[in-house]
Amino acid sequence: MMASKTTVPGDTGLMLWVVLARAFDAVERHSRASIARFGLGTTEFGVLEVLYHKGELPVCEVQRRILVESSSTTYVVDKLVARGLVRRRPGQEDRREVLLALTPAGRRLIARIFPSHAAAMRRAVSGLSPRWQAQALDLLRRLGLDAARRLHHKGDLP
Amino acid sequence: MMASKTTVPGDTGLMLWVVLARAFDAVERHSRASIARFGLGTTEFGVLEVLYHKGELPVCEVQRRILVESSSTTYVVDKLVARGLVRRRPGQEDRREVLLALTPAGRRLIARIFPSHAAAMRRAVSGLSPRWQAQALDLLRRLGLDAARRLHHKGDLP
DNA sequence: GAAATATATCTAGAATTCGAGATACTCTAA
DNA sequence: TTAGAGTATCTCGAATTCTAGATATATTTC
Repeated sequence: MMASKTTVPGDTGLMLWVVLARAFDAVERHSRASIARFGLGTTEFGVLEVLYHKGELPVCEVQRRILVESSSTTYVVDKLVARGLVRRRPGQEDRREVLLALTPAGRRLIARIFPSHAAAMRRAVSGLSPRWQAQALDLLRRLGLDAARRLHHKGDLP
Repeated sequence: MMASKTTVPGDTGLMLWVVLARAFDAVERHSRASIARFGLGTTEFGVLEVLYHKGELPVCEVQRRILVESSSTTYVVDKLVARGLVRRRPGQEDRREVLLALTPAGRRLIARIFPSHAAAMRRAVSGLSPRWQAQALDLLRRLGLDAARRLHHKGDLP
């Protein structure tokens, strides 16, 4: 027998996918745990964070950044609005849009918790020295951009 | 003003986390799309794949590899058993365990679809040359292992 | 060797996410 | 300008995943 099934040892591409998934999972657990301290879910935190750093944005813009489907975004925003952390406002130029922004309470909350969460995430990735972090950043950026590009072109599946 | 909030440009650690999440998301969409062609979900595929490559395993071992909680594993295995792709068998040495294995139908299915899925995943990460893939593999392995280690020690949260 | 602790699996119910489709609005081009 | 295509948001229902806790078995400790 020459090679096992269709995976040979040294199948770098396939191993990269597996290791990427594992690394993401491990780091994401840090994120979850850090955010859970404040009684928020990761997507709720994501919405607050993007509005905090970018200001008022249409729902679709927030959605792109938190990486979930549109119906899930509606669900999360509903909860944040119910808790008085975010407000909705009809779009002015494009009337299909709904603009989201933090309320004062939402701003106070995220301003209070973001620094601690950011610190937790810096620690979560501190297994690599800053030098290697920069290298990983570059590689992952290229990998992600190319994979995203391929998704649209999708002349890929046989 | 010196720096914006608590994120400064060049905050490599935090950016690494964001870029890791984006890269994972993009590549995972390829995985999902590839697997969906065969009418399977990603965790269902994960169970079939690990049993295909490792042979009979206790549920807890499968769980560790597919990165979901135990109750979700039960749920997915239930579905695969109902479809006649996997069978359960009480553990011999440790009677708490339940051993999982592919049925002949399950083996035929995964043997048929795995090669095509593997090829799709190799393409999904082909934005990096093999040389850079190997570099990314190494960095992500170190990153993931260290992050997982920190999760247990968890003297980390302030 | 019995109590305490740890592990493996499962149940039940809640929370989250997704997919399909509806509605409203915008843009393009004949 | 008007039909058609495209985009933004939301609704509804189903699928998936999680948390908490129950049960059974194994291991450790005294």
